[in-house]
Amino acid sequence: MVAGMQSRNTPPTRAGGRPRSAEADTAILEATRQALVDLGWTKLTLGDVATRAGVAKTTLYRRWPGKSELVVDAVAELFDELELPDSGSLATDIEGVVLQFAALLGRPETKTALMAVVAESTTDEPLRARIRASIVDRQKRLVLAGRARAQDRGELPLEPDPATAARTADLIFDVIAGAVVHRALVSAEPVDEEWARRFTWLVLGGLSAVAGQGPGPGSP
Amino acid sequence: MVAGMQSRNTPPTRAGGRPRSAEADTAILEATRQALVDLGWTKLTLGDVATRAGVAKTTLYRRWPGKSELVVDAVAELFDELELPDSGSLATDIEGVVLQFAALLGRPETKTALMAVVAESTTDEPLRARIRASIVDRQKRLVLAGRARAQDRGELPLEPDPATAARTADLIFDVIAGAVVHRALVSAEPVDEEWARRFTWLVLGGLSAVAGQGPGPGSP
DNA sequence: CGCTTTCGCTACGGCTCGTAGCGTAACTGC
DNA sequence: GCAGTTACGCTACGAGCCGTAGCGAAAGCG
Repeated sequence: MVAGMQSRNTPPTRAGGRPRSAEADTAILEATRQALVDLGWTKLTLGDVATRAGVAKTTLYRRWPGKSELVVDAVAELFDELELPDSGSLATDIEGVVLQFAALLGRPETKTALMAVVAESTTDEPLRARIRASIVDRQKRLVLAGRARAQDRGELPLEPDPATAARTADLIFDVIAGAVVHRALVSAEPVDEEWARRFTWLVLGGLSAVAGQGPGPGSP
Repeated sequence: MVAGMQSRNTPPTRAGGRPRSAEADTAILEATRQALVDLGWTKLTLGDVATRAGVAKTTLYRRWPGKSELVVDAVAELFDELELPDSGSLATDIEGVVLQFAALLGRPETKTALMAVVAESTTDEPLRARIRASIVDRQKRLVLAGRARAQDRGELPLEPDPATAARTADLIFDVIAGAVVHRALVSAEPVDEEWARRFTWLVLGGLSAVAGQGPGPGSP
């Protein structure tokens, strides 16, 4: 289920020779995540990761240009575990994905790594492309799937113009992901069911709806 | 207009002696911002900042615990320049603040610093408190002022329960700030008037409104 | 069995960190 | 004015990490 990842790290030249150890790859990525938990982003060193993974430091540098790229690959695997639960309505679909995303951001390795690599990427264009390809763009599937389902149910109108539809999907993605990240990491307050419900209410009905009369505590 | 900042850095004991140079303080913060522009977060070193500011490295360590705290103070001043334009309607108020915020995030020093210190703060609780006090909570004034104006105009209903009202303000803040940050720094696509208009439309009217019929290109 | 590539290991120069120690400068209170 | 107190500039230092080079051995391929 988490296959097809090796495409992120292809040797520069293809030829016969000793193949790269796939066990080393998984051991390194797992060691990276564990080091993130124990040390956090800044105190994480590649030498330490190599020791934890049981490989030589030089092996790390043969496969990844540096710390940022390694961490991106290590956390990207976690994001692929997100899935859209078909809960029957657009509102509960959004709530479900928000809570899943929040749970992911609650893990210490994700928490400390995500913002750090994004910060790095503001002065490192190749890294930014790697983040988009490995994490951001892959998760837009959730927005597209949720909209398609909602349209099938008749909860959302069809958007005939594909360009406009794409812009809308990007907008929704930035709003949902951005709000959850900001709530969890900047405001550092819990993303619980209560918050998810009010947030979903805002996204669906707009500001006047949420400011006037929010959904009751037991809204279906 | 940017006064009252020295309260962020108070000497541990108050007594007679040589006072701290206020010129050094401003020179250090300005040098920090310039170093962020030239080097970005990771390559910024305190030794380099000291040289740029024309002070000794030890002076820096006497005033700030480390790089993170220094950078927080340096960029916090920039955020205080944000203001809510009284444009006559809630929609244009939001659009104005979104564009101001986006312009701030477009500056290289803000761009590279903000995410980095937030990442740091996930494993450094005192730093997180400093960010909240110096940046985040200070900017909630924009949300509170905007809501008050909208309520005066009759665009938003009054919220009698103060606890609910506070939660709503927090929600709005996370949504607006989070979406703009995500669009600007993660998706790395422009936050222009077009996007601000569509985003505002979503916040005010909800998803069905923005997916159905967005505001025309010349909506007043 | 040669060719190719990876692996583990060691070692290295270079850089940054954060602190200590010193003499000097600036300001306060007696 | 003079002693006390604090900040300042400067130098120096051990420690740690970076990223690379060089080596011999291992693991596949034709």
